[in-house]
Amino acid sequence: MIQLETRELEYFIALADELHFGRAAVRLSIAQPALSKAIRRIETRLGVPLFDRSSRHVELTPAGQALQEHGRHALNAVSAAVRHAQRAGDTQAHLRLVLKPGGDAGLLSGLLAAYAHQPDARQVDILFSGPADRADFLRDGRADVGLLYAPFDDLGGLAHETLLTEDRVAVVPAGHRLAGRASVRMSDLAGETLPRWKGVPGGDGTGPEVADVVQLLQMITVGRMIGVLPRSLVEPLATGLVCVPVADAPPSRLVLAWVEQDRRPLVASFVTAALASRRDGTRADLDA
Amino acid sequence: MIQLETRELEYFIALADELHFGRAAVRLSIAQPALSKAIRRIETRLGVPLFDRSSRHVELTPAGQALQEHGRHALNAVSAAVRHAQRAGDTQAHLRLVLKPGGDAGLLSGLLAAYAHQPDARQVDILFSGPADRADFLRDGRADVGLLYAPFDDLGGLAHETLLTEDRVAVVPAGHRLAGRASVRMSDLAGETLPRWKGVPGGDGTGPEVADVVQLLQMITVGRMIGVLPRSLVEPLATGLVCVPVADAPPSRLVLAWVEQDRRPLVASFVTAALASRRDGTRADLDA
DNA sequence: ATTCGGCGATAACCTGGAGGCATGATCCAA
DNA sequence: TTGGATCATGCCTCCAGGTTATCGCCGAAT
Repeated sequence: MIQLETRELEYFIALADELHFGRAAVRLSIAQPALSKAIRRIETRLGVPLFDRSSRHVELTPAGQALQEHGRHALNAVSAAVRHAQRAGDTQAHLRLVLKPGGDAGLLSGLLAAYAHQPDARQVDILFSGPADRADFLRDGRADVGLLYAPFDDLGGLAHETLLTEDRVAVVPAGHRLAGRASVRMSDLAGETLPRWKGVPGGDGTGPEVADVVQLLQMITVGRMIGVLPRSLVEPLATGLVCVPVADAPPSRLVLAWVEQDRRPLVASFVTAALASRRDGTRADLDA
Repeated sequence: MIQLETRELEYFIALADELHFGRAAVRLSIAQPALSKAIRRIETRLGVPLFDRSSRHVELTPAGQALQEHGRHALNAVSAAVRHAQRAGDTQAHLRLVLKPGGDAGLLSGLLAAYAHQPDARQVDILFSGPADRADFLRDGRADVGLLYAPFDDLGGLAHETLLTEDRVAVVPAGHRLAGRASVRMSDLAGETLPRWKGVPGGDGTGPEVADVVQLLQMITVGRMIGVLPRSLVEPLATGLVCVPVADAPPSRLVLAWVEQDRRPLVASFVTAALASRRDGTRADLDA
């Protein structure tokens, strides 16, 4: 089987990104001729040209495009494997919890307090992720557990326990036609401008792109759009905004998620503590 | 970022499989001391011991187990990337169609005939897969298009077009209590022995394991179990067997599937031909 | 037209480390 | 104790992959 060393793949990806031998070489901290030779070596080994190049221009061939796409995944897989191994070997490791800023529905301190009571509790590192990639943090081993929202986040390959179920509310500016309603239905929202979430391809919104809830609330305040969110994400409610329950939106669940095959006591212990704190309601909060 | 060369990962996986330096070295075609040193090198680089070893015994540490699991995926990803690149570079490449033996519902010759009429038709290689991994053939680039059965095969990451929708039939031996029925319902099958499919973890059956349809039909003939299958998979019907439509089983669809992001003309052309032949019914068959 | 500058390829050389061989160290079983 | 199986170590070789210097090509500028 013809193979490709990790190093070579890194060189290739760098050049495929830069499309410039000099810059790619700098980025890789090697000299330019080394990169030239490495690329030529790869092309010879695979028996396929990866770049069309003249002294003025470098561009990817179809084969190069294919390798760029799949090679990136392969490199990520290698990195993830290394991370997993290092982590599994470190018995003193901290527990890493990933969540979206503000995405804890006020449960975080209770969770941490409950976990701290576990006999095998470790230090907890809180990681904040972008809007939509918390699941990836879990899958590639950058975090051990995460707070995700079902049914928004992709839970494929993850196990999870529901911490909180809540209805969803439409957030509208104070003067909005729906502001006075006790509740609305999805059909009432037809014609409204909804946000597109940055980095989330499959959104239903058609309006301007927003990166986070704070941005969204701002846009709503100035009347550029409205939003539909789990209630906890918008509380406490800013002045000038009103939220109205959406009767027929499927309820949103805040879930504690982890990689399905991950049977480490580290994870099990946190899950146990989280479930216990859920049953205790706010007691753990008062404890702390 | 600490990395691991593909070669080193291969060495590690070989040893993790064999748990014996001598045998692993033979398998890798290197001398045993080279492997010893390579493994030690890896452990030093990662900062984690991967094997507990004495002169009598070799076993994986938790870190080693993690690396074995994820490292295998990483290696597969690298191989897949290489395959994809080589394939994309070969403009003369054959089109590779994967299907289960007998899993074409008689459409294969029509499909091939229709495709042969395409202006950019290539030679077609037919690959036969095991019972449940045709989707993997597509995902890792070993095949370009495949005939799968919905809702049995996992279509995640794949695009598909339905070629044929058919009901499902219960296959029973001639003397069976249900053999005379014009149709049955799922509830009528309670208490019957259903097969477990080899290599398919999530089956509903509890009986002996079978590897393919032929084996299954044999088991049914001798009265050891019954089966529920798409009708086309059991036709022409062997003597001694009877099939009875199952009224409330969701219908089965034979679909033509390919990797969702794969936009190569090679694939598009075949899909176009397949859809055309579907509209023409059996005309293409008569043509050929 | 000519020159200049940017860029990739080539040439020549150097070196670290991967792998081979021989042998040592260890451990279990007679 | 001895022997054999098994992993580790020491030492040597060799080449893959790095470096610097330089060439050749081509488009842009004067």
